[in-house]
Amino acid sequence: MTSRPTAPTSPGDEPSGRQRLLDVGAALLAEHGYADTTLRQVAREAGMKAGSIYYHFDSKDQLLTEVLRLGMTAVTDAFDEAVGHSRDTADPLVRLHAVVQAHLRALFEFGPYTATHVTAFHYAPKDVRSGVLPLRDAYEAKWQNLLDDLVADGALAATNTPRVRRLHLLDLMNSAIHWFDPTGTETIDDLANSIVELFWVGATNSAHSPALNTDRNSP
Amino acid sequence: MTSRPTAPTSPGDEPSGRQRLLDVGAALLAEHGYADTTLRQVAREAGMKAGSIYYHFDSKDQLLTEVLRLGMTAVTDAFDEAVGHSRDTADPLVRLHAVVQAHLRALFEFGPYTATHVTAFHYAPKDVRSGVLPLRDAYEAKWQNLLDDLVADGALAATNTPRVRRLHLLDLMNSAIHWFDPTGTETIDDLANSIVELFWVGATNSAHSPALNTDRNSP
DNA sequence: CCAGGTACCTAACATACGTTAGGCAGGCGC
DNA sequence: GCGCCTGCCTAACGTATGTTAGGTACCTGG
Repeated sequence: MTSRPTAPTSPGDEPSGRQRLLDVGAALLAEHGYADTTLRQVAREAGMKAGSIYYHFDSKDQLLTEVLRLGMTAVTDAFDEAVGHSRDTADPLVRLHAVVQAHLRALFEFGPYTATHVTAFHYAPKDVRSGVLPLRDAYEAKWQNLLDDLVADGALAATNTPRVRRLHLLDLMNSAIHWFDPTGTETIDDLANSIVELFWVGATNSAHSPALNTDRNSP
Repeated sequence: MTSRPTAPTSPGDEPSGRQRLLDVGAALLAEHGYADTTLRQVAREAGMKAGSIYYHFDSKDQLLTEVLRLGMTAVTDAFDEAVGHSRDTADPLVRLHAVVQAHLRALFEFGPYTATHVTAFHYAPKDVRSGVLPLRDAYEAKWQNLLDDLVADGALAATNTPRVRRLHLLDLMNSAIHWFDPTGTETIDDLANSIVELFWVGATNSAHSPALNTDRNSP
């Protein structure tokens, strides 16, 4: 058998064994990296023994590949939903802010699934990486298209290195996983504001920073 | 014995055994992370056997702690030198550019030593991290002071989250290690330009981006 | 010429890892 | 009531790791 699908736990009943393994695997993968995430520790924190993992997954690689997949699909869904909801918003700054916020929410609030992509992807075995790469590439392409559209609309300046600009923006968002604490005094919305403002007008005094409208329900 | 200092190899003669271990350790640490950097592989690529490492270092932790220390002191020295050289430059943008460039040069050109801080520091054992943390904190403080000075000079807008702004700038520089190839068509100077421009004026069309003067020898 | 330090090597140790084979209890269909 | 599938456990396998003890060749100072 190759895998063993289980419906994501409905709210109310406790997570199945497979789901617990994924949750614990995501947490450990994000916190300790690939090599230091051992099946014995995953099993222990999920309330079972190491050998039992092989009833649900073929291997460590397959379990953690699934974790990375879920993390990528989650942030992709969040992206799509934010784009859809803000599609008819005139102000391009507000649109960008909505999508940045969606990305950050997935990164910090969807368990540790999406966070594993920032912290553990690079050092995962090649087989694992190549199993998730298409999803990652597709997601990065979405961001590239979004930025290209902003250039086409005249909101962003044209650049001859659009890829570099996209990577800079993604780096700004993803790197925050190493230092931002969503339970602290600054909210995810504050973080989104600081990133969008920096990306939009920079940090200089000369450009007057526009008030970033946080309330996405305003007319 | 606790360590076994050796003078850094003078150009011309071949590196000592200890130096080779540090070089190889830095390369493997930057490329594969802490857990996947094994002493046997370090030894093999340095042309000796695993047990022999213990003539030069007390443990794996001590070897890799030393690698991280060297990486941090290298980028700190580069920072200080750039600040010193550009101290009497009037234009704050040019000063910032010089320091950003120095940081990126250390990151991409001083072997893989400095790069280990971006890729491997977070997942190193706590003892290793705490052994290098003072150096890291001191370096980050230098950046904070530099940005604070730019605010005091009126070049940067004031912010009530100066720490966040500093982290954003450092993230922009450090994250490039994951995708920038200094041997490609874009140079390190191009990368410095793109980062400084984004940090300075953002990516919008409204602010006209000033020509970043790359030639630091201009009057 | 020879004592001692330098710079390695060999061989093994305890431990931890991913993985596998086989077993066992409980629930469900027939 | 019996068979079967689900979901887990036990015990072990081979392999790899950090580390250590003891040895060996070479160079240098006296």
